[in-house]
Amino acid sequence: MAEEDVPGGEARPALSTERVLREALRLADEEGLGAVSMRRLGRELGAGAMSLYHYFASKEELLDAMIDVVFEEIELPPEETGWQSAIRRRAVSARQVLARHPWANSLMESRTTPGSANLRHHEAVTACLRRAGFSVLMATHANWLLDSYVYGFALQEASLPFDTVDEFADMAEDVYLPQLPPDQFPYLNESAAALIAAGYDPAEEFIFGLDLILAALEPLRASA
Amino acid sequence: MAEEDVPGGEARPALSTERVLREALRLADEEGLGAVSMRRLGRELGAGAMSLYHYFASKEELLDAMIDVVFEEIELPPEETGWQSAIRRRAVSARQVLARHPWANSLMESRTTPGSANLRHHEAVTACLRRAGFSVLMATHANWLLDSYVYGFALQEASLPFDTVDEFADMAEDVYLPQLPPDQFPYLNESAAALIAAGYDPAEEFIFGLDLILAALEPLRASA
DNA sequence: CACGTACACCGTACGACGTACGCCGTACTA
DNA sequence: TAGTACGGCGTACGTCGTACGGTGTACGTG
Repeated sequence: MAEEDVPGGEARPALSTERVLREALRLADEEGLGAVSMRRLGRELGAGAMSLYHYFASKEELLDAMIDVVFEEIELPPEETGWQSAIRRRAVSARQVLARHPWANSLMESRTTPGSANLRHHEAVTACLRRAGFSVLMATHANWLLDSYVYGFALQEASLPFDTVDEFADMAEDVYLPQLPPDQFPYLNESAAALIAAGYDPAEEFIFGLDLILAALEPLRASA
Repeated sequence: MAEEDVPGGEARPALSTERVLREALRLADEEGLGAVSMRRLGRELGAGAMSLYHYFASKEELLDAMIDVVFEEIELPPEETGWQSAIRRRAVSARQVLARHPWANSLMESRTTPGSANLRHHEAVTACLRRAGFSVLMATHANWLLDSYVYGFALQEASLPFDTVDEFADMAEDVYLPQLPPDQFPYLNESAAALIAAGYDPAEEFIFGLDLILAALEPLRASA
């Protein structure tokens, strides 16, 4: 039943791979991955659940497509700058994107075949490193190291129950500290108290490790 | 209906928190997290699904308990060695454990409240770092960095579709290389070919990044 | 001994889920 | 006008977590 242009009708736009994908992303972002069910997705699009199977052979395939869209949002390393700032930009962008789509973290584990956007990124990063003088092996090491850090950071960040510094300060004082009695966790207690007092902001944490890694990689270039 | 000691009976041992938990871990390890359903778990224990709710208030609670068992398996940093080798041992152990229980990666994201084993680890690592001369802030940085690397590495490792070097060599040549045409992915193609030729083993990858991070942290100790 | 209570366990039912299967209008081609 | 392809959907099956209300056994108390 095609959607005819009935003058008084609701004129729901026709389904399409694009539209299904966009709606799935919106749902995941706003209500979490759990809200993305075929029935719900269909309802949201004014269609039946089974209609979606004309555009994606299975839910798995839909999830793969969603992941690849996320990777497309990540900035490629710019070519005109030095290798460190290029890689830094990409890493910072990746973290931002993964923080915006926390559900993507949990999906990455189960996807075995990398999507095309993922491949493009690996190619661009490898190109950047190789041109900077890293050997094939060293570039591979750097890739693993950088990606591990970015994904791991995003994973930890996603499990934090707060979004802003103020929320963190509140939670830390009211929830975390009481869970850390000084006799049982002297060091954690000390750390928590000191960090709260100093106005610690976990959002700035990412750049520390990233720059440490970049600096440590620098002397490993052949042309350094 | 308690399990009486009927001589000819099947004499199924009584349920217990411990037994339920063990069985859930076995199922997750052997058949993946998807196999862990209350019905299946009950059947596996010779009981009904609802019986499990006497030991865990919900499936969420069971999953939390499973995660904490995984963290218990991780070696604490030994106290008698230098900070680097102590932290290295813990990191290597963590990676091994997470590789043994790949399902744990995907769970960590959604758990907001850390389990007791998790807390014990953070305390021990922080203690090790503080005693080595790191400031509170620096120890926090190091904690984030190290954990990000370990979790991120485990996450990437879990999505690799092979387990041994030989499997990798086979897959790389038959599956990966064909996906990387030289005109589209010149650098990735070069890397893949070179790594295969050199007998690259991804299992050794972990220690490279770990030692790089440890070495880069060394000069940040106050008493260095 | 009888009786009440607590505990461990379970059967059934409800509303979700992914998706196999087959049907039905519409639109276009011959 | 008949045939065919396509987009879309209704129904049904087997799964899931779990709320609710049982039922039997064990044990403390009279």
